[in-house]
Amino acid sequence: MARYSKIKNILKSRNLRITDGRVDVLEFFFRKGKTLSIKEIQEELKDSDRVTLYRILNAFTENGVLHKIPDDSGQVTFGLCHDTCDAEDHNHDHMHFKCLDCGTIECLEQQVPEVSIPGYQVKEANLILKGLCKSCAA
Amino acid sequence: MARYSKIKNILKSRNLRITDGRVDVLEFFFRKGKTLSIKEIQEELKDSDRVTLYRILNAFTENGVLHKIPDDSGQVTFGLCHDTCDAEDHNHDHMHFKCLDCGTIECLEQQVPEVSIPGYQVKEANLILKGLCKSCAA
DNA sequence: GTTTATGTACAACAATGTTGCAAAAATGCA
DNA sequence: TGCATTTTTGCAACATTGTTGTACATAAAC
Ligand SMILES: [Mn+2]
Ligand SMILES: [Mn+2]
Ligand SMILES: [Zn+2]
Ligand SMILES: [Zn+2]
Repeated sequence: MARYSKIKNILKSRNLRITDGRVDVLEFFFRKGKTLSIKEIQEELKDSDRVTLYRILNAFTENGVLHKIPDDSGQVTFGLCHDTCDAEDHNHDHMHFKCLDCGTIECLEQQVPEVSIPGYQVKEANLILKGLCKSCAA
Repeated sequence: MARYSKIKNILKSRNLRITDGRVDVLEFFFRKGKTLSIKEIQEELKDSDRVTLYRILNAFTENGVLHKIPDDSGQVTFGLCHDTCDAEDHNHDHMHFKCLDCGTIECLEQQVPEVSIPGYQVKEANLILKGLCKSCAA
């Protein structure tokens, strides 16, 4: 499927209107094929309004288009959600990897191992690995 | 050991000078016995300078007194490090739990399970669980 | 094409974090 | 204790990041 059609479908399936800004943001995610920080998106889409960009990213996060990736740097990073995510049910059960050399944050295919803590009710688990990514370790 | 002596020892062992502000921050951590956000610390130490507080927290983080806990909320949270941490070697290999009800973030005793990813060099792993904490689940 | 719900642009604000620097305090030593 | 040295603080100013209100523009539905 052509990329633009794919993007339109994603937006439609989440009941989000197809607007230039939203298409541009999603197109950038597909083109780069990696997680992106707000700063990177802003640098790419220089002439778009900052407030609008925040609202787009919030809408995407609330509706299962993107997911936020926790990171102690404070810099928020976003990754594309799986097709199965929607407003009610995000599935962020995969691991993330942050490269200490190039700074890239990747979504990994591997699932986070199940953990149970006596007395606690675990609903979600985020595992962030740090080290050297495939390219930087080679 | 008295709390103030303990605090002095921590600072001395990290080659940090013993100042009122630093003692107050550490005393607050020991008194609460839990992780604290910058906001909580600011609210407790109302008349301390904001810049100084940031510098204290940075010094503590760099020298193995506190560790930052990743969280997709963007709110930075700090927890006390183990005695064994120093500037060269932080050990943050325990899991964290964020309660979706009361918002508290706890350091858990449990270690993060070892993970290896082919081609990657994993140096550090952070696992953040979300759900209901012991008090809120009961 | 007209209507209506939704999204955008702009301005203004709020919160969060950083830098430079002079004054103050902590440490080490005579 | 008194003094020199080094580190830390307090303040002002700035930078970055994120939010809110609102009039206008646009997408979707009819
Ligand atoms: Mn991901
Ligand atoms: Mn911890
Ligand atoms: Zn890398
Ligand atoms: Zn709780």
